[in-house]
Amino acid sequence: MTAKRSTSFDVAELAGVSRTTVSFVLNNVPGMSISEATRKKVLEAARQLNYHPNESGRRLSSGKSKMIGLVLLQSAEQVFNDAFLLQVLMGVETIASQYGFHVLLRHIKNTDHDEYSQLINENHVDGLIFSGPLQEDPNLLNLHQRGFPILLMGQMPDTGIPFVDADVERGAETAVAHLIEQGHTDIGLITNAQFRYSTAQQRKNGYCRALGKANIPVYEPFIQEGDYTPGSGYQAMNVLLDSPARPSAVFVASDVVAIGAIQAIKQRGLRIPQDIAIIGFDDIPMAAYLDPPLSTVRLPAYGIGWAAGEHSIRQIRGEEFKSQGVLLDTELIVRQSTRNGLKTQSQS
Amino acid sequence: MTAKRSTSFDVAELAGVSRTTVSFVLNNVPGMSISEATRKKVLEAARQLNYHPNESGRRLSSGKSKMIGLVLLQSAEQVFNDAFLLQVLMGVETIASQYGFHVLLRHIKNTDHDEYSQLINENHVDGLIFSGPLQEDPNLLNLHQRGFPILLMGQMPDTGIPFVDADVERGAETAVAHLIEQGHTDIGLITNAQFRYSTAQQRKNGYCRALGKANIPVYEPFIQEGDYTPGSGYQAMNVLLDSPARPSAVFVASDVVAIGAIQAIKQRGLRIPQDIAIIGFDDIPMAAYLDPPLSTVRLPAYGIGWAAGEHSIRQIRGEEFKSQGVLLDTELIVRQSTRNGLKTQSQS
DNA sequence: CTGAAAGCGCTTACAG
DNA sequence: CTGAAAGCGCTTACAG
Repeated sequence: MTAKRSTSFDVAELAGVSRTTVSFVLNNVPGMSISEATRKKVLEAARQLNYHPNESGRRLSSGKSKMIGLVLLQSAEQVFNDAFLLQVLMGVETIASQYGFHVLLRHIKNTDHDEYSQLINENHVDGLIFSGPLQEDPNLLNLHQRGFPILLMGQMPDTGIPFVDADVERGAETAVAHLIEQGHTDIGLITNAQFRYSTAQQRKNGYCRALGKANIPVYEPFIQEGDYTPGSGYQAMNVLLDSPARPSAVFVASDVVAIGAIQAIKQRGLRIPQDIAIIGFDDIPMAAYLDPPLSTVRLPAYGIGWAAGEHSIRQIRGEEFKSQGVLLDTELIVRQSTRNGLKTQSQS
Repeated sequence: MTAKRSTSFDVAELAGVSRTTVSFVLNNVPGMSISEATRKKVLEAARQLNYHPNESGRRLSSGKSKMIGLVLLQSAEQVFNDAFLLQVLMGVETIASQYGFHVLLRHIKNTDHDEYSQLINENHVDGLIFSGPLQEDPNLLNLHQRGFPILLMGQMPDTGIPFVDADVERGAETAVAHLIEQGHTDIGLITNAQFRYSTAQQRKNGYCRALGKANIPVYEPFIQEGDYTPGSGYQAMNVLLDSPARPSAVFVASDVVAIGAIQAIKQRGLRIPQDIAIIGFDDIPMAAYLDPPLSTVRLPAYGIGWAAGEHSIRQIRGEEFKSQGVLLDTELIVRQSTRNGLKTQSQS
């Protein structure tokens, strides 16, 4: 790129001071009282030379990379269907850049290979944030135990690894409580994912808790498994519709899965919410435009990213945490798919 | 982190060779014929010490960062509604990591500040990829003219800046041609964005070209502006529905905008596609689950990311391009919203 | 209030 | 086939 870029040496020379002073001035090193005159000279020289400290040099001498690695563990397919991930990313990026950190994005297809340790060992990043389905992963645990700053979006119970998550269980409880308020007692559940994922388990817990508080017994046949896809919602809903005791309302723990469920209901000529009320989970951007507009529970995606970024940086700085994890609140969004008595949109 | 991490010096010592040799072996420097015995010794020592070359040192001495900056220029709101961005990101990340590059993600809210030059000047990245609405941006042009490797996803006409994009104009043409094939001649257009964005202009060009080839004159009142949102589609469609000469089919150049348009149509009790056929653009994941399932044009999001990553790396390596830009093909996806004669889903 | 000097961990001509 | 040495551009004790 054209002329050689200027270094702190050039600045020092032009300003007639030492590189030490240049560094002190430009980094605003506290405690170093530099005379106003010198400071001015340095600043002016830097401006004049269009000086930008070379980050590589800085990194090498400081030992810090000022870089957070954001590792996506979900499959390509999951990523593509994850409307929130982008918001999460933006949340992380925004807070990181405020703290002068950069975000390194990494999608990992194959957990075996332990690619994240690489990022650390090579001093690429100062800390790591993980997003995705968190299974038993010895590498992760190992990193944590070696004292490396890692943070989960989501949770790995009993590992002690710090996390940031939405309070999904409470969100699910709120959703089901809303159905109960509307007068429903026969309430089905279609999960967002297989039960081996804690994220599905949490939603079920919330479902059960809401029923419990209302003294409604849990009826196992009303509980069906989804797997992130509309197709799975379609199937699961058909099972519920075919069962002898049909629920009058269903909590589908993922809006995307709910889309399939809605299709199944419509195909039978049933009306939502009159015949079956549906509440989803996530509040994907499209939820408001489904037919009928879908009641759901909004996840604070951006907030999760933000909080994750902030906590990761705190970890990196060695700050102590009072608690192991952070749970962010969800928000109940009531639309036409559960609001009995309200007119749904006119149909063609 | 526990014990001090080992350096190339440690490896050299343990292997009984010089650091030079260690570097040669570990980097597989071509042309340096190292004896098999020495190579073995070095490799073994490295393994034994769990040696990972410190990237910071490497960067400083080599002057390369092995990092591509991916700069998002769209507003936060746009990002949130952009179902493709994530796929694009994954495309970039995938190809980058194959070439040993890392991806630095950066969301820029304020183009004035020229934050990208910073990324370059500080030697943070070797090259930059830009995504988002590309307006006149002197900073961008300046970077290009200074010879820095930058690449656009999308196009800035007449700047000579290399780009990767979908062949949107042809995609739009295909969509409208499809409507014409279905027997329509009164065909409306609702754009994805304001006309000052080249992306909207391109879609209109395709629309006009398809009409032209079929000898259908362009009727200006049939052309309405959208602005990325369903709300704008709702409004624009209402204008079309209120106009004396109502189109029998509308090309809505964004699925998201089409969602609003569909709502407007349904509210009037009109049927899709019997009364009005609709074709969208983008093929968002939800398009297949709209009611009726939406015909649309699929953008190769992942492919764009991939191609952008690859070209950026080539630029960085100083390879010459035969052509200034790459245009990737779109794909016509026909569903029920345009297929006359096919039954739409049963309605509640 | 400021500077000379060492050091961060690599790579890479240059010698031999 | 391999090594001694310089250099990348910073930061940061240590002196004064």
